[in-house]
Amino acid sequence: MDLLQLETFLAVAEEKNFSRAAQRLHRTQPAVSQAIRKLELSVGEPLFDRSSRDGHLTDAGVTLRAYAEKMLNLREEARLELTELKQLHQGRLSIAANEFTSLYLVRVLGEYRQLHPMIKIAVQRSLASRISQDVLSHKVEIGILSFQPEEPALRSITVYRDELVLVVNPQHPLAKEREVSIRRLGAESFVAHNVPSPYRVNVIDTFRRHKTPLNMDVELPTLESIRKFVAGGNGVALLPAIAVESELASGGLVRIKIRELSLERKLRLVYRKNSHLSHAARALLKIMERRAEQHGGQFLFHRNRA
Amino acid sequence: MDLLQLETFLAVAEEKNFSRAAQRLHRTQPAVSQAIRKLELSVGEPLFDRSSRDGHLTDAGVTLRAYAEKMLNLREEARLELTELKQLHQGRLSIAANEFTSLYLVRVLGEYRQLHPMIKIAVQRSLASRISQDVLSHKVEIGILSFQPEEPALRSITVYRDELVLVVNPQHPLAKEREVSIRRLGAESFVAHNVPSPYRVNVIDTFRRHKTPLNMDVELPTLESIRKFVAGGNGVALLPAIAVESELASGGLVRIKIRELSLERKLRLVYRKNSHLSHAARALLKIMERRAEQHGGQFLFHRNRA
DNA sequence: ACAGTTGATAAGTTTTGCTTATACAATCAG
DNA sequence: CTGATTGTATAAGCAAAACTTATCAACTGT
Repeated sequence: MDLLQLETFLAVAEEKNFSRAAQRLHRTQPAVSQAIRKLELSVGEPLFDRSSRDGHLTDAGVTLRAYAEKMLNLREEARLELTELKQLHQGRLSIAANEFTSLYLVRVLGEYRQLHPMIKIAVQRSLASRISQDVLSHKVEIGILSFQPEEPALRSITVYRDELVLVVNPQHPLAKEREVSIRRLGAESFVAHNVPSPYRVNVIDTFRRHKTPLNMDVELPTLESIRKFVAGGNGVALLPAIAVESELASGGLVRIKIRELSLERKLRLVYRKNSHLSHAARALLKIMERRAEQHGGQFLFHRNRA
Repeated sequence: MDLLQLETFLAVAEEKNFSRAAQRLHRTQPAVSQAIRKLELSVGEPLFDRSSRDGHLTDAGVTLRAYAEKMLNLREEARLELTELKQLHQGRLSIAANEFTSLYLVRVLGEYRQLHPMIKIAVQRSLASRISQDVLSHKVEIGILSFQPEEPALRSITVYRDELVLVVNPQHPLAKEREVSIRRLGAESFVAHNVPSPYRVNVIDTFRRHKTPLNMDVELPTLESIRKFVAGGNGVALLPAIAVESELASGGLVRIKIRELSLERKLRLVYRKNSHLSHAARALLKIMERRAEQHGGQFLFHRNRA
């Protein structure tokens, strides 16, 4: 009893005629006869009353018809839902991001929502150090990281270039300068984020090479708190440009270039190697790609083998 | 997308492992791989996440699983209901009978109900002349007739032997006789049924051969009215033995043998030629057969070609 | 009784799906 | 990092299923 047989059976039941059913199914009449016979064999009794040729169903036929209709309807529904899924009328996008990378993400997600309003979006707030694991364990489909993941089972695509910038309060002595040397920063008090990151290591290294002390006097847990703290006139901070855009624009913070240090930061979309990205995820990538092009991202969207 | 593929798909989804699923389905692993691949091809996208080997479903896989389960459950239900139907736990028995033949039928149906309480019985009260048509037009599955139907598309089985008997009121002059000649009956007033029947023709013929007048002075429409009329002392009547059994037993009527006339009456179960009888109908036949044996029905249960 | 319609059957071919054998990918232990 | 192990994909061959054409048989209506 498979769906092809049931389809044939229903066609005959509806047409009340084997030959017409055959036409409708684009098959020959013997094919239909055989299919019905097989079905009757598997059911164990006749489905059609062969006496009168008007295609009357037996009790068994009536019973089976009800089920056959339900099953075939379900198949249609399934097909419909699956194509809708392909066409992004439904689906789920689950992403892990940390505090910094989610700043980038929210920009993109606005556009995404507008293009695909039926897709459910779940952004999992996580720590940079845990995002790789979240992706590997299928907790989320993709992650946004600011560094290349080490796990060999992951693949990443660079989707955005940002940089860490030095910011100070407008009243800060440095605020008058356009550019400053690392040496000069030895006197400053840095407000730092208290979660480990490759950039932090990088900065520490650079200062050491320049034989300049790096005074990380204050460690704060969130981006928001660091911004507020520095805007309040307390020390200086290295923050992702994207995180201080509005403060720089409004003059709440001032950005100063460090002569010897360019801390480019690449945001990467991370996903499981070999894992076909869902349509929902591919749609996100497409948007990111377009945005990157518009911002002259000629270095972006290179796939990086882990 | 057929049920075999879906079955395979569900097995893999449950086992989260192609090889184990193969074992469970008593097939080899490549067979399962191919089935899944075909299914994915027809769906248009992967169902399983091939990266992690733990058999995670994609969105499409999750969607399909729900439908696959429903469809396979329906198939199981259908199979169950069909075997129940075969085992007479459900079904319908529709019979057409006339006033006389339904007398026989009700006896049998009592036993039938006890044996198959789940079968719905619908006895269609009809005229003998219309029963054949009722069967041919699928209004009913079987009919009970007291004569052989002429329609070539019908077949009949003799299920009961009855006879027409002459009955009179106990006070009637004939009541003292055991046997009577046709000649003697020329003086009697017959109460007759006013619907045409082969027996009526037969009786008229026999009387004519014996050059005896047949005085059908009263025609009444129902069996009940004839019985009452004769029991009231009005004339004589030829009635099926089965219809006057209780009156003969109680002495309300007396039966008299006609020397030259034996009006055997065969009740026949009539059904459409080539039409497989339903289980419900076959079960009825079985009961009739057993009853006939118990009553020495050695001539019964011969199939008569129409 | 005879043409026309309809379903069944037979024989042959194509398609499908299974099996065995083998390759490839990933994981794990040493 | 290498070899063993586990798990899936692929290839080739074969068996079964299902379709086709050709033909037959049964019933319908004239």
